Amino acid sequence: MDHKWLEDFLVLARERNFSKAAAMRHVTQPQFSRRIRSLELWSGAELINRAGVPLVLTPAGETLLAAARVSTHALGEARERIRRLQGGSEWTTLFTGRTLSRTVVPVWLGRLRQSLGDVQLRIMTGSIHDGAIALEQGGADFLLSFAHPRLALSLDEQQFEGITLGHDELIAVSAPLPDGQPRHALPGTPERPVNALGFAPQLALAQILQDAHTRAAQPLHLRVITESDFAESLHEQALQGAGVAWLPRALVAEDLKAGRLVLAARQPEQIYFEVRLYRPRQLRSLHLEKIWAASL
Amino acid sequence: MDHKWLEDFLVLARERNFSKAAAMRHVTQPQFSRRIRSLELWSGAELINRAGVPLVLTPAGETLLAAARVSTHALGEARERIRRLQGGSEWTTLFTGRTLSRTVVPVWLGRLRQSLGDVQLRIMTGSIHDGAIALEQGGADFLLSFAHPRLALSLDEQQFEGITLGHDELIAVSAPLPDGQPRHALPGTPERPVNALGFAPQLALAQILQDAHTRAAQPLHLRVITESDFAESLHEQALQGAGVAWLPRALVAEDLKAGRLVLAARQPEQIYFEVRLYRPRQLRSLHLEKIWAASL
DNA sequence: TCACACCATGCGTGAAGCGCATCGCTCACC
DNA sequence: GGTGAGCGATGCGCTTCACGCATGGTGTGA
Repeated sequence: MDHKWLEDFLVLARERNFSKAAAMRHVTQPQFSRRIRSLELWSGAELINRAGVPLVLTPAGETLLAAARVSTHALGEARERIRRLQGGSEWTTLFTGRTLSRTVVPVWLGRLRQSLGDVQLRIMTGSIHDGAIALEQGGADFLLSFAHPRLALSLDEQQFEGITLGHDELIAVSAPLPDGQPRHALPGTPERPVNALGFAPQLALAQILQDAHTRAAQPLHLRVITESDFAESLHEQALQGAGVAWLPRALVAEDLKAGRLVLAARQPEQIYFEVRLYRPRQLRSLHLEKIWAASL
Repeated sequence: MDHKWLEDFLVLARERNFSKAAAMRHVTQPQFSRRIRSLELWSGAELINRAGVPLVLTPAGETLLAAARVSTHALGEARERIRRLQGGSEWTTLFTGRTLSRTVVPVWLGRLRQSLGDVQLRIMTGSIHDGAIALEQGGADFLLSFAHPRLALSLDEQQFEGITLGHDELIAVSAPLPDGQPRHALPGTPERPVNALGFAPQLALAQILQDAHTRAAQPLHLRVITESDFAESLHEQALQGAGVAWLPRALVAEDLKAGRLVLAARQPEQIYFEVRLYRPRQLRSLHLEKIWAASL
């Protein structure tokens, strides 16, 4: 019996809707449905009467609901206390993506250390969904992620708050030819598409970029020759002249200045995005409050 | 987080010995070790100080121990109550093996129905380890299994009791030749080994048989041509003359009488085993008491 | 010093969880 | 009454990870 199932069940009991609950738990509806099914199998009874709308808990479901609350609360409490036991050294955990960990995090951390002195930070990287789960379950104190209308970061507004730490834009860059013109120039033609270096679709940047492309004024003709789940590797390949890559300006500012990279389009698009820091609204510790205040 | 981990941790906290606790939880020591490790990773702290002997819980471990007790108790209680909710119809769950479900169970059930009238029985089949877990966790009311010194059925004597329902023996049988002699006659020779139909090693019968072979007076020369985890399929193949099979007498008594099978050895070995019924000592319901009393 | 008890780790295998695509059912609205 | 939209269940292929086995490393007692 996975404890996840109980948390799923708690959400479902509140929402009384599989699809909504599934979204809140960051899984697909089919998988959520199967988890509830597993829980029913484990408990040996049908927990939910799916006939009516909205659906309703069976007596067995009510019984388990009470126990699930007790169990989840006890474990959450214990974990919190253990965190505090361990946290005597005031370690702070930040969940973020790999690109941000290279660009925004050092800047943010520099500001923090300037105002707060020594801050012990543990950085965890992973997908935006992993980050949401870590934040929800107390596995991380802060979540730093890209923010964009296209990105559905399904954090409960009631429980979590976010501030914008900064913003940037994705710009299409390419290595230059000897004459300074881009070696790979946008927009390309159907006959001669431009070699492109793309983000793996699970990345937040990929979704932002995808959105921009569908809204683009002029159509682009691309041939994606590399796809990577790590922006740095695309950066490296762009430097070597492999193709055009859309990268955060902060990541390539130096290279643009030095002429190692140039803009790949005459009229560059604005692919604006923000970087936001999230935290639970519930007060956790004075130390975390200080960090938050210093970030504002 | 798997709830199993918490139960593991409870046992470990009591036993203060990984190997012993692992045996009690019916897993290997390495896997048990990894489960505790997973729990430590989840809780974010070292739970156990492995340095000393016997090992000792860390403060974090003590914290989690209390929560694990609460959580496990709440869920166990809820499951029990759900069982009773469902159990209004007085369903009884029996865990057993597939072979026993074909041989002993019908007889036992016949006796029960003679003395108690209608008994609603849900039969679950699986390995002996699965059965032990089901019995321990309340997933089954009774466990019916083979009993033999070689079989380590690690049920806690304090919590569970067993009675012998019957006994039987494994006998080596073969389809006959037209003259009535066994088509596959034991013991065979090194040059001409006897075709044998064997049990898959995870089966209880395989272990009993293995034990008997190592103690055998005369060495056997076998060539295992089929291995199955289902005795019935070996039975079927024996009937078709594929080889010699060691099967419970109850399963082949009819065939022996009708001459469809004959004994494969001149001096058949006695491979005796018992069939035992186990239950939790704790009183569960009057209905289950009646069934137990009627089985004695 | 050796041997044993005990927990950790590497490895190959098989089961289970996962997302995607799709189906079947119910209910509301035209 | 037909039609479409919302909602939960199911089939499928893939990947991950939990498992047992074999072995390694360390501390304790003879």
